[in-house]
Amino acid sequence: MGKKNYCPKMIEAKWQKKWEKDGHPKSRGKKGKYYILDMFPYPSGDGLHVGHVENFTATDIYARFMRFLGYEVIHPMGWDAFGLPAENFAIKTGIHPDKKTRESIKNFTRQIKSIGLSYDWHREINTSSPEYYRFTQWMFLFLYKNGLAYKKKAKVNWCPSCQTVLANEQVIDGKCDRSGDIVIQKDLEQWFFKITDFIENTKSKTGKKIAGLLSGLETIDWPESTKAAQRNWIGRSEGAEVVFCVVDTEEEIRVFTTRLDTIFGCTYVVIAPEHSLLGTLKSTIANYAEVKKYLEKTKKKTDLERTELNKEKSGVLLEGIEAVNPFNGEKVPVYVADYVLGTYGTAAVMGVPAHDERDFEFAKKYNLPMRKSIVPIGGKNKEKCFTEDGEVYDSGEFTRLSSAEAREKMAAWLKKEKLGRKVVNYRLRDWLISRQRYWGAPIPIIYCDICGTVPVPEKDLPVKLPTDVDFRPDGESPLARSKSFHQVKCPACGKKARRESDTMDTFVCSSWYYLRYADPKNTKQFASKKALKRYLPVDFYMGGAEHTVLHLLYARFFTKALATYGYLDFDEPFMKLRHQGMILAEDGQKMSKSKGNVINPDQIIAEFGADSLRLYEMFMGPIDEMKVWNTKSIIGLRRFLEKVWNYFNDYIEYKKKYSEAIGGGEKQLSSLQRTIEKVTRDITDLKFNTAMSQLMILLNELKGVGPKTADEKNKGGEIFFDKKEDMESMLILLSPFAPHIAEEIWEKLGNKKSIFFAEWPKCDKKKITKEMMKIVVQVNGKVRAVLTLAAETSEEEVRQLALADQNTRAHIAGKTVRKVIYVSGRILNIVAT
RNA sequence: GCCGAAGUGGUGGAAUGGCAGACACGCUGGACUCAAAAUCCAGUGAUAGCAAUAUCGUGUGGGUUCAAGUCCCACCUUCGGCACCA
Repeated sequence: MGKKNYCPKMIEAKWQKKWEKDGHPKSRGKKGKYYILDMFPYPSGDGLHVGHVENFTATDIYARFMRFLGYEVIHPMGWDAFGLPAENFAIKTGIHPDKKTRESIKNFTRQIKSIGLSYDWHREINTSSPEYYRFTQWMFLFLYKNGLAYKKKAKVNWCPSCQTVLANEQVIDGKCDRSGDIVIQKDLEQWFFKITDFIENTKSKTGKKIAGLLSGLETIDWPESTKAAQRNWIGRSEGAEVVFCVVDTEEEIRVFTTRLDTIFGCTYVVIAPEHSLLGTLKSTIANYAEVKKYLEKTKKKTDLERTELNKEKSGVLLEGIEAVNPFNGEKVPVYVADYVLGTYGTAAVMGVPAHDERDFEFAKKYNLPMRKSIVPIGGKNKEKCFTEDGEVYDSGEFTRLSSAEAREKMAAWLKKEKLGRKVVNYRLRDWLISRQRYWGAPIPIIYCDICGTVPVPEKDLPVKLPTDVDFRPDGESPLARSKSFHQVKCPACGKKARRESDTMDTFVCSSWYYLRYADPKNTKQFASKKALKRYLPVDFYMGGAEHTVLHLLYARFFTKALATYGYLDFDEPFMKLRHQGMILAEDGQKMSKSKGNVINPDQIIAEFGADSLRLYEMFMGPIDEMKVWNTKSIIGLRRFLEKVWNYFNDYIEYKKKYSEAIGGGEKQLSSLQRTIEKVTRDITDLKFNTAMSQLMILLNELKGVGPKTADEKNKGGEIFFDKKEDMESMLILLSPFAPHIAEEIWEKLGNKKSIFFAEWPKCDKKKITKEMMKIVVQVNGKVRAVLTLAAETSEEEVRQLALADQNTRAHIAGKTVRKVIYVSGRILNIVAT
């Protein structure tokens, strides 16, 4: 017969053109809004990655599905366009980052459109455009005016190769997460955002509760691993601060401990090299020369060297200094040692070698005494160093209390004596956002000799990036070298002043972009209240797991800060979050340009078609699990689409010849209903791989089985449904996965409007026929027979038939039947001994 | 060390405590073809057997249960996050 072969190239081009012209079909939104967001990509010069395709296809299927169900779906796309790669490229080639970025965006857009994704292109944003970064600067001013952005001199992470400071979150194992260079510490004056203000619950200015970064995690549907990583990163730890007075001085050492119950075992105190006491007690320390040498040695170490594990601890005794344990009045020696961090807690700890591994090591090296103050409950302390909770031992009035009780009672005692208190410490530091680089949003601040730090008035925003800049980094922001940019008049007094020349961390831009999509063309506000109320928060967010602490934590901080001042009426931005699993190259390694194992989606589309690529990536496995790419396997999905194509073409041909119904029997109708049920449930649960399987199973059942249709001889025969609507239901189920082929067949079936205006089929349970039931007969849990019986067969009959089965009888022979378990319609287990 | 996730054929992966391996790739055999590709049909966990069938089999060792990939306990391995954080 004269049917045309499936030609994705033509079909896909045709529909993409139509969607481009008319926009994607959208539902009327009877059921309200649903905001589905992808983590917006950095438009790199390398183009789209198969990981992007995985992420975007998954949300596209979900978006199309939700539209079918009648939701107004917000599904935007945009560009996280500031950042180092474009700037480094510019340094190498002289091509301006703006030009390069525009080219990359163009390429990304082309690629995204070539896979048939149904984005709301009218909402497109670009963080490097002045229209966008104007509001990034507004965000900075908002934080600044409310005391949430501040400048301070601090020890900061400096990447010598990127020539800029980095946030703590951008330092991985002591190395820069971009260049991999070892990060060094520098004392610099830099801008910080006060993220630490939002760790615990707070109240908005109108008294509304704002869930903290910690407790807010309980209210959102995120992967447990991501929540755990955020909790880890915040690093909340409950303990106590204890005052150790320094003998013969007015000074005191406050130590932080989570194990106050072990304090009677304290035999010394250690302070960090950064501790202020080393300055104030300089003259009291008898061996200051030696101490000074130690401090200089430590200062030279990078953080990486200093925190290297299993390294022998070192320290110096502060001669002439003694501290008093407030609980027993004992005088203990004081050491300075670099295993105590200057940036955590009070920069001082008490040494309890009997109950802490690190103290144990240190004490062994410097011959310090050990004193036991905790014993295991119901056992003897055999280990040299017992670090678990137990029962307090030899500790005055606290002896015999459990560790937990002792911590409470001891803290109460400290409070009463004014010698300390309960304290909570966090690992999370404020977010350092200054960058000494060009390709970012300028910080809208002006420094005036008379007025000091002056925020740029809102009416003067955006502070535009100058274009006449030499962007080679040299430790100072390239913006400082642009006189037109740098030298300005003070907005307060009009005298000569200078502009802040640093730019903001690109993560600032991406911390609020999801709000901008609600109202992307607004020139007065980052988004109108009305639009925010209508579209936010994001209902479903999807993106890579590499953003668990950086972007996702910062975005939550922004939301909470804005909510505090009444700009938002929700305190968590992303209600439901999922990560797509990483796709490894065929060799099982991470895809990378240097290894030459990167798969280019363009090539796959050219060879197999976009629908095949979409299907393949969804069929690979569970969306959130790591998967290995295998180009060979794509053919299976392409074959499936060819079968779909041929099947519907045969149907169309058949309808031309014969008007009477020939169609499928009850069995096929029943399969269709089950498929509707399964596919609907699987898309809801984001189980796209099994939804695809079910569609394949249905097609396999319709092809190659049953009575032959009139003209098909050499084939196994194909079964069509009597009703056109059943044929169409099948196609609708497939359409979110493979939109191009679905539209094309839909049109061939004689429909004038897009398939995406159709109704999602409903499972008609009445049409699911009770087929013959299959009863598995087991003897002692092992399958011995399978009985096919009418659905209404009674339990008694099933029993009798099972016991009559030959193979069953052979296995019971010589044994006594003790018990028979019957699970209705499923299984019958005979227990015989 | 702490926190989190996961270990199933040759491969990717399916399995509300109830037939382990759905679906797909690959492979083997057959049909079609001068031939090949494509397509179609059949088979495909291991071992034994012509077969019916039997035994073993979901990282390891125990346990609960009529019945465990699934639940409980202990361990091993891999991946991800944190880590001299007191």
